[in-house]
Amino acid sequence: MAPRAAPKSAESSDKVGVICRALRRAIIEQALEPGAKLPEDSLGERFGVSRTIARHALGQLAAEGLVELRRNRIAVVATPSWQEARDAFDIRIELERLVVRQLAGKLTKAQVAALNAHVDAEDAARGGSDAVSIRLATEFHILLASMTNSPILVRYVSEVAYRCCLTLSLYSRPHSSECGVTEHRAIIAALVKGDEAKVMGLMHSHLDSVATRALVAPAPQRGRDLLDILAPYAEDDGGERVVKMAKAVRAR
Amino acid sequence: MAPRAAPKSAESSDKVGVICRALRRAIIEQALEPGAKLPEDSLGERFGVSRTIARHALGQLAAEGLVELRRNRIAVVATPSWQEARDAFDIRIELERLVVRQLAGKLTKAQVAALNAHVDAEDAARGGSDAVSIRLATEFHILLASMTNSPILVRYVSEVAYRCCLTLSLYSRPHSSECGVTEHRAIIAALVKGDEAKVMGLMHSHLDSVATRALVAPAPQRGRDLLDILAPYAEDDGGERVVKMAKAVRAR
DNA sequence: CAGCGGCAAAGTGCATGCAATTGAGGCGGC
DNA sequence: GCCGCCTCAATTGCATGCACTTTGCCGCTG
Repeated sequence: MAPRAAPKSAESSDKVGVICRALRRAIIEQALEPGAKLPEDSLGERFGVSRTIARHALGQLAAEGLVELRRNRIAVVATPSWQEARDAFDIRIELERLVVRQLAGKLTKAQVAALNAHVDAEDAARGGSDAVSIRLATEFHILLASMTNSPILVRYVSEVAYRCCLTLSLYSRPHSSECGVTEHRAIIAALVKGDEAKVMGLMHSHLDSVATRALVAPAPQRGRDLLDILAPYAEDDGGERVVKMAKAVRAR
Repeated sequence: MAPRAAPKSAESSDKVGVICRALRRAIIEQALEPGAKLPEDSLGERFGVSRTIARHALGQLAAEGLVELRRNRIAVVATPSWQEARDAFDIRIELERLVVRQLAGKLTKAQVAALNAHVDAEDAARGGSDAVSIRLATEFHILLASMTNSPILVRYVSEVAYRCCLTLSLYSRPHSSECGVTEHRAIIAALVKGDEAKVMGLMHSHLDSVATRALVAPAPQRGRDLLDILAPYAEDDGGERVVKMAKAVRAR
């Protein structure tokens, strides 16, 4: 919450950083659905800056994979394919296993308290909107990562967690509720106990269950983006062959 | 080489992309040492574009961790701390284990051929400059990652591999030569054989050996940046205590 | 009535200009 | 002689302007 001294890398220039954070949050809370348009000047107007800055922010977000930038076209909130969603979760699992491995048995009392407080907040938000509880669940993982004191790891876990958040809004059922608060508590307990293998397994199954519960199936129709639906049909020249076969049949 | 249709995410606008790629390459080949200044207008002039574009490119590179951006100051090539270097390698190990796990036994003949060709190129470059062989070794890993067809994984592996490259130039001995070409060949062989566990272990030990061979020690003096040398002494108040002890001794 | 060509609005790509901040060198005071 | 201050060149922060591209609409034609 405190105005962290120096984020050190990009988006430090604040004007850009503010927009990035706002957009990120809007995206993961699904205020901006995948495919939503993000014209530079509307953004600039909304945030009281020029297009230059809005553009820069979009660039950063695109680098994180939350936004898609196509030349001469309006930027849109990314619409990851189902496969990309699954890939993101796979990467996330490995990364977060690394996090808990580094953290097992090394948490200070203050850190444990912070984690518990966060999970309490998650519990409290149970009744509220789905978007908020998803965000809180995601932030739990980021909080965990930030305790490793490894800026790189924090960055990657954050990014991939945001991406997963984004995909959840695309492919998950209306709500999967109960986003594993009890599992979060179990992870904290295992971390305190310091059992590396146990906590790695816990994290693995936690994320894996979220992934499989959420990414229900190749999602035949849920991708609201035409491009997405068409993707499998654009396979190199496989389409060609089918077309030819169809023609042959017709000619017969 | 071909003007790839659509890199799909950021840096697609080409002018920006060209600068990014050039800078990246210059950095990993150590033409630009860590700490080297990157003023926007020199860059713009050099590449025949305006500051706006150069600035945007620097933003992207900063997001990748290759460049450090400080408000109102000239951008510089990043100077990762020793700890960050180690963290990067740890992440890289996990990510690349994932790569080979996904690839084991699934490579097409063409892919195997491409890999072999690349390793041959590495072999051929043995006599040449260190920078080139380091770059080739890095590109082998990126080539491998690109075969997973997971854009996210490719991006992360690339980024972290570049970062590792960067740290090698900071902390490794003059040259560790023999960057494990034989190990690369062994990995290919194991991939073809399809032995997941074997190839994961191989990749792990390969990267780990590179890391430990390169990151020789907390590198007492090699960090040419004053800030870096001073970093360990800025530890909270630990420094204070030492100073007090020193004073006490002197006072005696 | 379907298809096609062109026109205008919207939006991005990029350069340039001006204000603000920083770092360095010179100058005066101690 | 050394230290602090002040001024100025260098450099970034940001907004605006112009050119080009895309898109959606409208009327024309067959």
